Amino acid sequence: MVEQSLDRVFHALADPTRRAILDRLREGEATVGCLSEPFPLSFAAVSKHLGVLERAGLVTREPRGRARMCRINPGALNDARAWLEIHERFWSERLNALDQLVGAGSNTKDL
Amino acid sequence: MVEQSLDRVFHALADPTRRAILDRLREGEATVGCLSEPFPLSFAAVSKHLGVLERAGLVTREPRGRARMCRINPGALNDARAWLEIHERFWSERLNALDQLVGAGSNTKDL
DNA sequence: ACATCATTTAACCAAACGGTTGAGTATCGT
DNA sequence: ACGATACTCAACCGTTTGGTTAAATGATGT
Repeated sequence: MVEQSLDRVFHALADPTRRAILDRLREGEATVGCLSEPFPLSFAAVSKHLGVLERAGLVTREPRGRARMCRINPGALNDARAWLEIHERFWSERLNALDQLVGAGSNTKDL
Repeated sequence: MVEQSLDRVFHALADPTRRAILDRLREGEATVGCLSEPFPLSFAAVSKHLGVLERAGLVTREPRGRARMCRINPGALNDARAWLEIHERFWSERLNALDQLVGAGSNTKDL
């Protein structure tokens, strides 16, 4: 079900720490410890956040020696972006149509 | 701060009922009662969901007689879509670059 | 004025969230 | 073999979430 996936992805994105982790991860893979460094949080807290991101499919963790390497899972945002795009496209079309109507009548009073 | 706004928007989108409400609302404005009809939820529950959507700026409610008309607030998804797009663009560029490398060397062994 | 309809608010509940600390589990260096 | 390193897991805690019911508000129709 794509619905549940959207739940998890949007929920994962709804936290500033997790978005910051993703931002950080765009610069390249990193260990959990490395990721937790910039945050005033316990190690375990960041590990939990990574769990949320992993369950949402946004991040993968792979054992590398005694550390665990985290990297972004590209394409995981597809469904979420598709959902947003449907809604935004809908509205840009609506606003376009409105623009044309307004343009035809040259009625630009207020708003 | 756009960060808090993203928190609220993504959190609002992380619930299937609220996404369904937004889907419904794309077909045109509707009263709270009308919106709550298709859901196996109490009236008050839907009212709360609308509160969440309103606080996220996704929906506006306007008194209309003794009812309250709800409509989508177009453009409220802008920030969220922008955030997603930055991340997706990043990856599509990466994958493109990889494609070119692979194409140039015709090295399609594994991965 | 009164009852009704549309909705919100209040009080409550169980479950989930985001955080902590502390113990447990591998792995690495010596 | 041993201690340090890099985590995860378990237990706990206060807050928020998503839901319920019941009472409160506020405009409508008669």
